Amino acid sequence: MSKAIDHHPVPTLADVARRANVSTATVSRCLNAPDRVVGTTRDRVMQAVAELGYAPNFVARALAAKQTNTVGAVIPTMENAVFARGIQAFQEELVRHGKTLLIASSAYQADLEEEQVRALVARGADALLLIGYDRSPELYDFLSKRTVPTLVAWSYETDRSLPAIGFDNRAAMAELARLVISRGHRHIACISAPMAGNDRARGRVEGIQQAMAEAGLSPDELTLVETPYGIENGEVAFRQVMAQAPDTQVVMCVNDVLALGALRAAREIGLNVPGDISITGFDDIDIAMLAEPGLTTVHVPHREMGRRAAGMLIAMLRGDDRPESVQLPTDIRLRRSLGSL
Amino acid sequence: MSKAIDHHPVPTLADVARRANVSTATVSRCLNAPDRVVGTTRDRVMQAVAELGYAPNFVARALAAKQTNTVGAVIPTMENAVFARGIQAFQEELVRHGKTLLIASSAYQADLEEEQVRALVARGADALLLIGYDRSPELYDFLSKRTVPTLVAWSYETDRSLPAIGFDNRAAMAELARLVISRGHRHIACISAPMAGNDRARGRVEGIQQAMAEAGLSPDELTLVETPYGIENGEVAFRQVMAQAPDTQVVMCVNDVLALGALRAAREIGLNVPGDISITGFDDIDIAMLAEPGLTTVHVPHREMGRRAAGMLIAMLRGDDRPESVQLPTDIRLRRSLGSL
DNA sequence: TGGAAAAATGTAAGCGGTTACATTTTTTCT
DNA sequence: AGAAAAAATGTAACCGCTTACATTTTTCCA
Repeated sequence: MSKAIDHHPVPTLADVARRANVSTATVSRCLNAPDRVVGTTRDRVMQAVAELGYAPNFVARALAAKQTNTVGAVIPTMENAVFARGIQAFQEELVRHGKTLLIASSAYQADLEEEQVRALVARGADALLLIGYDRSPELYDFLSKRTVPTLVAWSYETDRSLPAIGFDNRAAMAELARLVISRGHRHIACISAPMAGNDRARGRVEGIQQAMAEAGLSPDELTLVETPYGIENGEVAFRQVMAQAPDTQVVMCVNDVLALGALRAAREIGLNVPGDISITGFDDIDIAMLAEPGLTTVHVPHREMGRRAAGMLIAMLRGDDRPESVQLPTDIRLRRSLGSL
Repeated sequence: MSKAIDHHPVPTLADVARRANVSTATVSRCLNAPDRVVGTTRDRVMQAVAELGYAPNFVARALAAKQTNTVGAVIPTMENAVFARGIQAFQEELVRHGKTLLIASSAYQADLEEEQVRALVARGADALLLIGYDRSPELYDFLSKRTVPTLVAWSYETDRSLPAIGFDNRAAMAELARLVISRGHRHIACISAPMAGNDRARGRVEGIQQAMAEAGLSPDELTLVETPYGIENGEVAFRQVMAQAPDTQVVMCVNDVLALGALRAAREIGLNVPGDISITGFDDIDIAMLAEPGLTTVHVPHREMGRRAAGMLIAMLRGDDRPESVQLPTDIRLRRSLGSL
């Protein structure tokens, strides 16, 4: 490993060409379009490649070909199992198609997200996966100027200009709220993630309000507490809800993590779920089923979404300019945390 | 957006230079070493940059500078909250230092991991974060030939050539096993992830055996079932354990997810935890505390590990060739799932 | 004030590939 | 067998930036 003896200059295309006695163009062809080279030559080149242990320099290739075979994704956080799962599936599918995934996380901050998007584009991401629709017009402008194919996931709304794969957050939550109401609950509270810049959270809250309106309840009566993502935050928010509206009968949370926090807080306070109060979530992460009591929630096919998102993006990369948006079905998982009155 | 009118060629360094009436070298300096350029010139250049909306092409920069400011990480899977958390913290810290993180996952497959490592290196990763020590000598050779600074995380063993940040899986599990034994348990079973190529799982199992030996129990008496990662797999494994050794008093799982599966299976079978049987985990993921009963487990500071791993890697990038490995402390979280006999 | 040293800027050669176009070799067909 | 078409290969420009080195400008001081 001494520097002086270190004769391990990483072999380049030119080295291979020299060794195989062909031009660099031919080597390049062997690697990228083997059928454009006659068998005997190809064998010679491939042998040289093997002997030298040559591996193409990705960066140089990207610069020359103006194509990186890289897809970028900006997600709020990896710590949310929901994104972790979806992205995992997304990545697996991309790899199957020879694409590499670049992941960045925005920590739920709009400005950071914008920065990350620009960074990914600068790094040559051929396409982008973004979560939800909410972002500045400038960013959308930037994306269309650079003509980077972009897909939105985890949201689905008609009349949006960007193609998307996701579900109707509003409708899904409205359905759950209808079930809640049908079970006799009238005093409803909601623990939401911050809604600014988060159309998913907003949609879910609106879904509750919509169901309330349908049932003749005034949406204004909804006790609403916003809090950042996190179990602990869910706990705090639950206490806040109970302080604010002690007669609350059900707390609907916009995601399972907040709901789990609420569940924990309820237990600590000494409230029985679902005897004294009901709690619901959204996402159906693994633990929703394991919690005690089991958490009633909205099941979302995260893995499928990730997998299909990859397929759509690859289609877009192949020139399918504006693919059909895909709406995935969600369904309610009724478990013990939601009782009847 | 029509192709014909599309006069949005992405501006390049040369465009900026032309507009600011300087050479490309000066523009480059303005961007990378502003103090090497006099104020008036710099202002002119920066204005041109702003007017053109110029953003450096990362790929070209990387090729020319032979440096990508990118760190690669290969993790078994994002779906494991443990890695998701650690990597999230890792990334946050890298971003603070202007580095970008490239994540790939290997799905716990050695060959895929090797492939991903090579891919990351080809993409110009300046440094690498790898999980655990187990991998082929060829891969280690490759890494040292390419002189890519590499850090191992989630494991810590003395006498290893690669620097690491992690904890002593064996010792941590041995400590838990001692506690288990001290509470009267003698018929011990273990549900492990596949140990081949996974020094963490292996170390944990060995830890149990070590504690058994210390207590005068024969390590051979340990009922051992190996299964891939996943809650469902944990369930199946638990049933298998009970079929194989019906008098089992405690099932020690090498991670919380398997333990959660075991917990679920126990409930389904109608076994009371900890009345009829005890269960322990490892990692202390969020849900460990939320499960019913709370899961006794080994707490690991995943976020801190991620954050500090970033710091170490950055130090290595700055030339600190072989930094001191860091051993992080773990501690036992005793919860209801572990009873006494 | 003139000349050396220091600072600012410019020139141009890469970085390691891809690919349009030119050239050479092989195949095909009359 | 010989010309035209097709296939294989080579030549060299280019991708957008960095940087060693050269040149010009400014600063400093006797």
